[in-house]
Amino acid sequence: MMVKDRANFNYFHFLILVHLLSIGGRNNYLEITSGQMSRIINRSQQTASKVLIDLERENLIERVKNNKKFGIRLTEEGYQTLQEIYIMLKKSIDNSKNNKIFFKGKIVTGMGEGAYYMSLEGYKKQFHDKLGYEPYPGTLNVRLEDKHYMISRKDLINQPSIHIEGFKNSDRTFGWVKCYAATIIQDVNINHDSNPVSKNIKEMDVHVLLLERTHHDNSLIEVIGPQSIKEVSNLKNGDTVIIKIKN
Amino acid sequence: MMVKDRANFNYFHFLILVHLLSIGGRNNYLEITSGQMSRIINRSQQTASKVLIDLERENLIERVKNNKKFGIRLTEEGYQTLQEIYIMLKKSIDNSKNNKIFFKGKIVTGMGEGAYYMSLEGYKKQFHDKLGYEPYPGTLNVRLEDKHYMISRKDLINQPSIHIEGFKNSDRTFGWVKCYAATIIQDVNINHDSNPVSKNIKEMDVHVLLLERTHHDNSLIEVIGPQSIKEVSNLKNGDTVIIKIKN
DNA sequence: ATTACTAAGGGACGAGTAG
DNA sequence: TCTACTCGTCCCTTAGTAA
Repeated sequence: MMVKDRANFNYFHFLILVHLLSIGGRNNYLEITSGQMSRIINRSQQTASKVLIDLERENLIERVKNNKKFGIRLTEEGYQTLQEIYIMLKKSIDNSKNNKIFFKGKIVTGMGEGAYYMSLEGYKKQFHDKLGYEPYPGTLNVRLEDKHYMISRKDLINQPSIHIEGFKNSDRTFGWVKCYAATIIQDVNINHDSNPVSKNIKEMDVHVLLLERTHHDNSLIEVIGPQSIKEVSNLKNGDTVIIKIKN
Repeated sequence: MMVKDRANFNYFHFLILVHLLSIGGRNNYLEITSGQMSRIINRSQQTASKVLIDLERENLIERVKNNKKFGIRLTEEGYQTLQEIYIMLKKSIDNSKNNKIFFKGKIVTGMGEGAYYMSLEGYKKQFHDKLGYEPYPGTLNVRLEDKHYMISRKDLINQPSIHIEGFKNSDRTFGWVKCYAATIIQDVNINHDSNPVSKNIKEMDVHVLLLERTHHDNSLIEVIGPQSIKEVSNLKNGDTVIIKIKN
């Protein structure tokens, strides 16, 4: 986001400009006093007067004195200023709607349990039907290190998911599994101010699992895919990866 | 326009909130430092730190400390705050597009010239063809009193208009006339903070004229209509009227 | 009525710095 | 490094008031 450094432009200046616009101050000189303006911004008449003087100096409004009162209207520059802010806000809000939850963590060795679970018929058929593929036998385990990723991971359970039913066989009960479509990619970037950025490395489509039996360990994420993620993406233990939930 | 009085919410708070949103701070905790924030608002790290503390206190952002750094994201309230401002701005801007130029003035006696000009064949036919009616012979003259209406009246020439050509007969030359579709209505309102408001009085569709020969007198507006405006609207000399240009 | 100047007080901003 | 405290300075807000 680029913000022009406007000398003498604070929240009151902004509010007064918006107010003038909303009551028709783009095409007409409005008869509105500093006293009325002061009520809009909840400050004294003197402060409102000062704001109006500032806005006039910055060429954001024009004023025409008539007797003791002023007629006031926005200048083209004043209108453009509001439009810029509007566009900036609109972009941010629109952008936020496409914005997905992501996690950063290191690949660690699993307990080998993953392979066992993936191979159980009770899960295998459901995975095949609901994910569209039979998972490679074995989960990729990613350990989160920053506390805020663990909080986000705890929030996962509230996100829309593909639900795999639990089942029992003669020996024991197997819990439900929630699957979240996601992409995984190696983290090779220096953080420039914000989002994860990738460099020539291919994202791989995967699913993040939330297992009934382990969903309280918020620092671990288990990931499955149609093929071995480590092999396809050439990843090894200790590598840092970024997992983006697709929603 | 209604503006919630937010204690501790100034332009910097607004800018930082927008920035967080634009880089994905709605769904994820972002690793962003007070130093980076200070560059966004062009203030010191200390001031940015203060702004973040304020935003957290006001429950507009959440922060999770991890070692020395924070992960930061917007709260639902923070997001709603930006959305409110966005909607307010959008309404103002949309509104301004429907906003028409208007004039307030008093009805005065014309020189009787109007009737003469209206009756000239060279104009009459063009009025009929371009306005769709033959004007009542005689113009209504409205005298502007506030200086800012005179400035707006001077701007009229830049607005889109219906152009009536001048002509000459054996005696002399008659100049062009620009016509602007407008409505006229008696001004009976106490100014409540803004726009002209009407009370049970019917607007009448008319045209404002700008005559080549008199367009330098910015305090006088000449109005024509299919019937006598004074009679139809029951107006007399000295009454204050509002003339809204329709564009 | 207005607008806006002056003076005074308080709050905001930033340098220095601790943790 | 990071955040955020203290404190000095300066700016902003407002009461009083002139025009």
